[in-house]
Amino acid sequence: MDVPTTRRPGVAVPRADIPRAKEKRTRIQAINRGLIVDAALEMFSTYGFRGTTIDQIAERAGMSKPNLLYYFPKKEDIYVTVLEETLEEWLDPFAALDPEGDPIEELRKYISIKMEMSASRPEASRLFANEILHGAPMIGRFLQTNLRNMVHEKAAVLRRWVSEGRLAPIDPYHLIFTIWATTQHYADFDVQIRAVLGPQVDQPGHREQAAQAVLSILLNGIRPRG
Amino acid sequence: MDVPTTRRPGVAVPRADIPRAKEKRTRIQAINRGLIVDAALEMFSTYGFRGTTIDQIAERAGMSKPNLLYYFPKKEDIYVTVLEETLEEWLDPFAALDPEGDPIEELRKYISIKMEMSASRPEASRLFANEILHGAPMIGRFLQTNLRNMVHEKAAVLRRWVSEGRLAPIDPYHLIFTIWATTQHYADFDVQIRAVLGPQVDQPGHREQAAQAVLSILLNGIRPRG
DNA sequence: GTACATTTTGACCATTCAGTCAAGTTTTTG
DNA sequence: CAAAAACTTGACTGAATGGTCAAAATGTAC
Repeated sequence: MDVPTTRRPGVAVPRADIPRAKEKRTRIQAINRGLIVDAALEMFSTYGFRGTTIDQIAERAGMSKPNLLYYFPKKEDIYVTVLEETLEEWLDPFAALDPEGDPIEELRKYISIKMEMSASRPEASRLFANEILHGAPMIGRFLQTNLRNMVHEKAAVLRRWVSEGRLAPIDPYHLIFTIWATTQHYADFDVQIRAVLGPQVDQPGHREQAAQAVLSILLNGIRPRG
Repeated sequence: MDVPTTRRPGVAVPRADIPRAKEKRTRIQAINRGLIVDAALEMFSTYGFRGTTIDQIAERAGMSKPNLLYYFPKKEDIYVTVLEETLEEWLDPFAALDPEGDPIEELRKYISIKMEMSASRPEASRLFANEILHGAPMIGRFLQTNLRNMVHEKAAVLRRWVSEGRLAPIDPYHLIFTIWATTQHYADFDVQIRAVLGPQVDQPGHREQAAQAVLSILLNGIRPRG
């Protein structure tokens, strides 16, 4: 006996296939994907992948769970999309390091921008930190290819600057790691910083003060000068 | 009708109550709690609280789930215990910063020890990072009291050193954050560092090289020195 | 405006997983 | 060595949650 179904085999059922690429997007698709991705970034960055439920994202995005699943068939799909869209933005300033610029000035600009980003979009940093912390199951490949190449490229520039005597003799890779560590710490460990410093972190000048302190340490070091 | 049970109400059933404090522990209790905590640290630090199942911990600890639940009635109990035991160890070197020592030498020692810890016990760092990243739901109170006080205390020392001209004029809090950020980055973002640097991170001299680079940057800064 | 494609949803299913329980086994104690 | 205490476990349960589905509602193109 056949399974009772209205579907006849061989007859193609018209089924809305959500386009993966950015082209061919309906107006509604563009809107709803946006809502979902925004909601998902918020949730994933706060509770992690496992700690976030589809229902939560759907509610925050203002739609039903099946409706959300219509746009992103798997929970993982949302996560990967959010991660991809965030990564690019996050690495932009790094790519913008100008090999022809003044070393100290370029690094000062880079550190400043990263501090600014940590303050204005901490979710992006946290999402990324969480993924790495858990072994980068989704973006491992990206790290080993794109990021790796980009870092090698920039490290070469830094090394040249060092050899030209325009930078202190520092291993370029560890310099990059140190900058990342320091700047992103202000987003990732915000709760801890808040616990220590109290409400003053919301005061107007605090962001600038933090950026200034970090710049001072990284550029000039801890030793007394003058 | 009564529910068929052999338990008679009012009759106290002898039930083994696991002592929460460290005293009064059976030999078996000491062993098994140790096995559980070790296994849990491993799992929680890798997969987070939500990403870890009791079964996984039990299997890694070599016992059945109900048996594990006999020692730690709730999943949260294991997590909190691991966190507490780890936190103390993790903050030890910070507490050991000697107000009477030489500033640069003290900081050099502190940074070196933290780098060493990140390399030898990355799980501890990751467990902690994960907890903070998710808003410190369990140790929020600890951060706002113990940690806060400790940081204030050490910040006062740093500030004195600055006023004595034995340290560059830096905000002491941000100096502390910068040191934490940089050193713990090597544990928390190990996967990323590995992706960029490749297998050389397992080479003998790598740890020392990393520590040297971080010390150089933090102590002397990026600017070229005469 | 009508036919077709797209979007939306309530009801449902299967799995995973924290936690329970009662009955057993082992260890300790007097 | 016998009784009590401590320890261990297989078999469950209930709630949470990722994902399905068929049908209804809405939007779009001609």
